[in-house]
Parts: sequence; structure tokens; C-alpha cells
Amino acid sequence: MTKSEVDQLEDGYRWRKYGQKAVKNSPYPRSYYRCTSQKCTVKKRVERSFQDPTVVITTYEGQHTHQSPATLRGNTGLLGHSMMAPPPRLSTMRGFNAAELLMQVPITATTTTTTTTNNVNQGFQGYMNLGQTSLHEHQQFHFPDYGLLQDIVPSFLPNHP
DNA sequence: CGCCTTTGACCCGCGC
DNA sequence: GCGCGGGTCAAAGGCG
Repeated sequence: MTKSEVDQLEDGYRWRKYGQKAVKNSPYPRSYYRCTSQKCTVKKRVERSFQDPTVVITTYEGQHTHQSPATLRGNTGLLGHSMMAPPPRLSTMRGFNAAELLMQVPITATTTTTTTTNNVNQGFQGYMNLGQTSLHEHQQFHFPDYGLLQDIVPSFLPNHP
């Protein structure tokens, strides 16, 4: 869940768009991106919320097997710094679970909501409870400190090459 | 010139 | 078998 006006979210990686489809339940299209590194098959799906155009839903699929090229774009490097992890084995990358996926959501949320007010977030949650029961409680912002990720992330990765 | 987006077509799984 | 919905391909064009 990310609050942003643009689809192209700077999360520290380069993405190449490879498709776009209209979704049901939403007047907005859904975009499909792939990581530009060929060794890295991470995909993401970006879709805009159907009534709040300022909210985009980003779904990550997979884990990056390389380091962030964020420095090439003059990025802030905020994420790249906290995501410094040793490259995991490809075999362990397959079959990621829900917990791994959930982990990704607050990452974009924390980076792009820094300038938004608490007011907006509260209103958004209320709106979600109203009509969108398909969005579960886990997908709300209950990872307020992304420093926690520094403890979580290495636990997913084998620390021996 | 290289990288990226756009966009229609194609593919595949699923329900009837 | 057919239609539909969701995901992907690839040619063509844009832009720094």
C-alpha cells in the first residue's frame, strides 16, 4: 500500500514495464514491471486504488539477487542502505511465502508516506474497512519502524554463500 | 545509440 | 469446446 501520485515508485531498483491491463473493479489499469537485471527475475505489479487515485498497490514477486543500482539514478539510497544483504542462493529464492511478501509492503509505504499526514492514513484505513474486506489486517501499516526489517531480512537469507 | 514505454496480440488456466 | 480474465511477448516508437 503506497500513497503516491505517480506509478513509477523509486524503490531503489530499475524496472522495465512489460505489460498493462485493465482490471475489473477499477477504472485504472494495472502495470507489470520486471527488474532490468537479467540475473534477477523479480516482478512487480502496480495497480491504483479504484477510488483514491493517490493510492497505489504494489505487489512484489520474488527477491532481488543483486544489489540495488539506485546510485545510478541519484536516488536517496535510503532503501539501498537498509537492504544491504548478501546475495542469496537462487534455489532458496523460489517459493517465497506470504510473510516474505508482506515484508515488502511496508518498505514502499514507509518511504513514500513520510511526507503525508497521519490524517490521511487514518482516513484511508477507515475507507478500507468499509468496503474492502479482501484487504486483510496484515496489510495495514503495522511495521512503523523499518529498522525492524534489518532483523527480519537476514533471517530469510542463508548467511553462507 | 541505448534504454525504456506503449500497445495489440498471444497464451494459458478455469468455469460453464 | 468456447469464452473470459489475467499475465506475457514483442514490434514500434520516444527520449536523453
